[in-house]
Amino acid sequence: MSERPEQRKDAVDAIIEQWATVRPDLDTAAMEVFGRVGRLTLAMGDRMDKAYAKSGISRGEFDVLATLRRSGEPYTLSPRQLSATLMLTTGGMTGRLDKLERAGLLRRSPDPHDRRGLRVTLTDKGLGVVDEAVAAGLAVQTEALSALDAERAALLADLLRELLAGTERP
Amino acid sequence: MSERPEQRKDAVDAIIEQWATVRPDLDTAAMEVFGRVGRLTLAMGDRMDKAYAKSGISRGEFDVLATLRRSGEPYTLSPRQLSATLMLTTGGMTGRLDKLERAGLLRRSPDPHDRRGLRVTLTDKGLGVVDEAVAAGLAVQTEALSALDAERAALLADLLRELLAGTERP
DNA sequence: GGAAAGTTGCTTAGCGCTAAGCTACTTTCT
DNA sequence: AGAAAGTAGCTTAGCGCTAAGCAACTTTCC
Repeated sequence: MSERPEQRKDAVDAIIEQWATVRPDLDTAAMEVFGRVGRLTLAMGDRMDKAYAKSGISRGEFDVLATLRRSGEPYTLSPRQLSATLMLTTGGMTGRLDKLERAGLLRRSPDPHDRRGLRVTLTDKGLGVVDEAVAAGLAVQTEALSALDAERAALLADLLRELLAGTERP
Repeated sequence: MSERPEQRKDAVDAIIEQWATVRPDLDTAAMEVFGRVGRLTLAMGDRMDKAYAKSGISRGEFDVLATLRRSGEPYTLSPRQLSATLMLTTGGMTGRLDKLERAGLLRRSPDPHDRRGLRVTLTDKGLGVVDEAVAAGLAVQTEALSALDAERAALLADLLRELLAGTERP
């Protein structure tokens, strides 16, 4: 189908071939994309974990700190806003906040306007940690992406945006 | 940078803009790719779970059944082969096999040549379930991929293969 | 040939997430 | 205005995965 000269077979190609042998009736074209997307997520996840570990935090914890950092001064959000942004249940968020508060990277304080509510704020220490970690994480991603030249990388980003947009609101 | 007429902003674009505001020094180009890859994995994961749930199994359980199915007759592998293929620890595999055996989808039997070993075999019921589930899963993926025309989908698959290859052995 | 080291195999303890539950505020109806 | 229903907010119980541990076979060295 493609006139590309020679592209090395990868693990996904092997799986697709196996299916073609035992179930030749299946249309496995979509696996070519989503199989690789899944594997990329897995492989990069491992590397990101290691990058963040140098700052003493896990990936999930990084996500919390980064969300606060991105929100700008005064680096304050509610647990509800955090769990919504990270597509996490409030239960999972409670656990992460516990750990981060114990580590002194953020602080929980009551919301003055809503006696039910809480406000979560980055500490100075947390700010330092997240700034270090985000740089380390981006370095890992940038290194991995260097497998593609800039033009092909931009093309890939555009195709992914298009696919994601079509996927998120059908 | 791109001359593309108008591409709608997505969640990843928004995150990148936030970073540009608070940390304009960061090079966030790689996020354009890996941020979207991660979100795609998350979104498709949810849908695949629902597709497999119709056959009464989880995604992890599907992976086990599919690996056995793909291996061809007599649909038999060792727990070790399964955990290696699925990049899972043997502990995680024990739990999955327990559930699947209880559901009657596979059978554990002693290896006649190795008194330590075990052989895992798909039952007739398991074969039926996995054949139903793989079709349902592929339908979900194919539907999602239809956001791109065939040519762009193939291009995306090639770019991903290239990136993955460069990523997995650097 | 035997024994010790190494390899492969599988089941049990700790961590993190989802689901259920409880409290506090808000809104609406009379 | 008062009360009841609804909504938003957060901490506690069950499930699944990784890490540590124990058993059986194989290989290698003397």
